[in-house]
Amino acid sequence: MPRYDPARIEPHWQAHWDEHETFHTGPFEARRDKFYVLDMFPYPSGDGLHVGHPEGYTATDIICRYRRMTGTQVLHPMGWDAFGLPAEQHAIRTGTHPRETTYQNIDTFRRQLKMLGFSYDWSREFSTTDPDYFRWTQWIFLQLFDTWYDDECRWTGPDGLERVGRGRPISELPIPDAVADDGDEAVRRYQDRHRLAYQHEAPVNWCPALGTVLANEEVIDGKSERGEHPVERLPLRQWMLAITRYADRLLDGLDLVDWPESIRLLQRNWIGRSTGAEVDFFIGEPGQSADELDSAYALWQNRRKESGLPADSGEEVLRVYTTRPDTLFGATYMVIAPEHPFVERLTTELQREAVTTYQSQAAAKSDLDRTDLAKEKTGVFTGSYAVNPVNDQKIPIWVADYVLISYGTGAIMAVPGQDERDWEFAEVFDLPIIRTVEPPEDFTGQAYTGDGPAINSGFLDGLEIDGAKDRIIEHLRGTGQGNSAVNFKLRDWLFSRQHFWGEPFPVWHELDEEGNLTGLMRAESEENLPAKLPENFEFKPHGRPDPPLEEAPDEWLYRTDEDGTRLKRETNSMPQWAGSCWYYLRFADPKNTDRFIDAEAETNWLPVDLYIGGAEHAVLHLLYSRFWHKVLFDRGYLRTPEPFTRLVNQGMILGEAELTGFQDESGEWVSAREVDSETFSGEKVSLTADDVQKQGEEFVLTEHPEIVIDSRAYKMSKSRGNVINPDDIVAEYGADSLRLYEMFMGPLEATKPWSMSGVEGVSRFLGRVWRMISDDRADEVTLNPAIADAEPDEEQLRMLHRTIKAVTEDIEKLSFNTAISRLMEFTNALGQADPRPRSLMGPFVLLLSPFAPHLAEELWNLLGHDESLAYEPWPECDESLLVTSTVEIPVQVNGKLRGKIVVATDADQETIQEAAAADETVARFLQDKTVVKTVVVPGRLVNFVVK
RNA sequence: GCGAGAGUGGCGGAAUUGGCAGACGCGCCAGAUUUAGGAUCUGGUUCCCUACCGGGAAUGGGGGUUCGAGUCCCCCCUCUCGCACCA
Repeated sequence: MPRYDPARIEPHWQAHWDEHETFHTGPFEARRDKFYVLDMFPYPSGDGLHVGHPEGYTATDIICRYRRMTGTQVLHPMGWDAFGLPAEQHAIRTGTHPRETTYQNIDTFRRQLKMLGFSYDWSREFSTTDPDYFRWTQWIFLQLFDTWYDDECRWTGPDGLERVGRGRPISELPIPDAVADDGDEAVRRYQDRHRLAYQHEAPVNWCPALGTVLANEEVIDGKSERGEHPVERLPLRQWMLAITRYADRLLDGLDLVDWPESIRLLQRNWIGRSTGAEVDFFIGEPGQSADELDSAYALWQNRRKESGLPADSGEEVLRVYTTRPDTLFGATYMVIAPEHPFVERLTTELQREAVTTYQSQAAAKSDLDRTDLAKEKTGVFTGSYAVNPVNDQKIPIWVADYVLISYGTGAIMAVPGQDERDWEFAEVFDLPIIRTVEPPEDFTGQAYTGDGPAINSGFLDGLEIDGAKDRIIEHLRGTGQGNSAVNFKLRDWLFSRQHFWGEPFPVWHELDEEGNLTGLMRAESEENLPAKLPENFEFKPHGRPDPPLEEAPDEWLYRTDEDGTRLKRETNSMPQWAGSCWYYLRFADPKNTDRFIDAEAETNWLPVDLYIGGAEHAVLHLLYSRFWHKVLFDRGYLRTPEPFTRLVNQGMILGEAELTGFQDESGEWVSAREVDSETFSGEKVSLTADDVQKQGEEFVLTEHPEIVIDSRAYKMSKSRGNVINPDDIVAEYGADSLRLYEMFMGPLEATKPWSMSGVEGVSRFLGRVWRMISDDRADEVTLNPAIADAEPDEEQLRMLHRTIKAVTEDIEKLSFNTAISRLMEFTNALGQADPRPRSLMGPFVLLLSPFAPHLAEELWNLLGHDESLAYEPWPECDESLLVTSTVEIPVQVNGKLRGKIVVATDADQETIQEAAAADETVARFLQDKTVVKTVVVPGRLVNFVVK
């Protein structure tokens, strides 16, 4: 009677685990191994869980449950990354405070996760929006604010590695005499410029119609993604974090971690380290004539020989960065970005109108438009010239938006002969092109970027690229006109948002008599943390790009300090990244009121041993976390140099595969080969497997085999209507089936389509497991009568131990799909055995338990155990039981399978060869042939090579 | 354009890392049981030829190395994901 009934079993065991605090992390024991398994911090959206969440979460849960059974102490926490824009926008629409929405959503998420039976230590749960948590987020910000990066500091960290470069307290920043002479305020401003957290005017995407500032990806073609309203770019005072100072450290750290090579490569490319040279091109005074420029240039060169290359390039030169200093003789013009500070001074009266127009056009474009490669190069001549320092040639300076202000120095030397972009530009504006690297004879392209000897390059002629680079840098350094340099694609991190629902900055701005910001700041003192958001404040869009908190009540916004200085709070808020940058630390010590994490807790639990989540965080989140971690490491608060030892990205789950046919306006079928499914304007017809058949590589209509149809799985999306809701799956099949299915679909890291009949498949398997052990025809839940204290036979025992071995190895490899198939094989082999030896059932249930914990607990109980199986020892494989006395091996003739023989496992080569030759079919193929060679691999195969 | 990953039955996917291609599941076919089943159990199921015994072909395509290649090497095609004027 009692059939497999997850709706009864699952809530029962979830309640049991809760009541018995089964998965609370016990006190740390130094003698035991530890394992910290972490899921990427979820944002509790109003939509609740989607099927992508349980994929990673089930994987980590399996590992945790398995590890506990092997005697490891496991830390497996869960919490909420709950600041963010959706709750704020919801609040603006409905008037509900974001806090309320957020905590409601968290309740939904928690309920859903508990429903799936994950073995989190819920006693460690927190949300980034909890004042107890963001207090420490703010505290860490203050550490960033208090830190400068000393490039030259050589030191040995607590990990025993020697490094160059360290974040140090700002009080230790050496102050140049010239600054010190200017007084306290100058010193403070000097320090502020060197802090890892500093302020900077940066353009934001301001959308007046929506009354909000948009992220870059929310702006398309200069219009808002939502509503297509115009977006303006305007500069706003912003907080920046100097992550670029840590670029080399972030790069080096990648060698210390066990991450997928693809992710490390992604981070390396993102950081984008390049080496080359900085070169100064003399530009003289504004409005100088050509002759004046020449004579001033000679004087300048003499001065530079004396002084060497200054750190600050000054007003009379245009400094460029290049990775190809060897091509300097081919620099026939220069280009500066439209935002370059020298545009104004370089533009001659004749060119002024054209340049200004060009600048404003460029300003209106979004970054995305500007980087559209398809378009032709644009630009304007400034009217001014610079002098090429190696050949004294005067070359024109242009303004063009293909040069980015944010990279290098915002100015380039253009070498069309060796650079495709410069070549393109030179062609459009008819600028001279000089090749400085000899292309191969058969080279037919335009710019030549490959290897070759230098030509047209004076003293560099004949040198290969690397040699020429060394030689020219030596020359530039000697003449004080340049030096080797390193550059990064990585930019400093724009760390402020003009939003309400985020962590407030614990910073005050000093005001002058008139109430204006002086630019000087005071950090909130640690004991005053957390700096909370204002209460009783209805934030509404106020129609200006500055933050909504500008309208906060005065008692929140202003304060007078002890020395009588009027202070105004920082009104920007931190971005969502902030909270997720360090949550993995807090989980090790979530209730600590004295420190963000206790040193001992860190030593005990960190680093995270296994971190699983989506690849969408491959770059930003992981880079930001690593950055914060390294700053805290430098400041002596952490002893681990990297936060996440092993990283795994789960693949995306797509919707169920769809078969689509296309019909034009007149209802005629159109072959999929002739249409673009995105833009197709006719009728898209959903088909079923019965309508189609496979023809070569494609699916075609059975009725019209000339019509190819489209067959593929799409990303789940509301608009496509192919979203699978985990709640529905649990309601129909149970949590164990959902967990098992998501693991059975395929490799964890692969993208894979959902299949409802696949869910039924694993659900049927769990039904078979249920019936293998329980009696589904009895009225009560009782053991299956076939279960007996019988001795298992040799084969059954071997089956069990083979399963133990395979499942164990597969879990270690995170190869859950194959582990499950092994469990299925066991069930297929023993599900009908009668008698069913009880001694085999227990270990099997334990093997199943990490995957389908509810069912396993229930069956374990049924097998007569009172305690949860969560801490039962993991079954061990007895290798001696795997050995068989005979083995079947294939026999090939010329590499083709011709027969199979059964021989003793320890049979020698000769015996095997004889047996193989004696096989009837094999003998037939050997007849009338000469055996040229015989390959015998004992236990594996025999191959006769004949002629 | 650059970078990374992947192409195996009708479908999802397995294959000691060079050794029986297609484990396991879905789907499909047949049978058993059942009042019935979209429940359960048993068997079959890569394709082609063959009544059977058998045989041939096959891991996106082409070439190569090897006794032996899904696996290694070279060329090409397709798909997915990143990056995208970074000088």
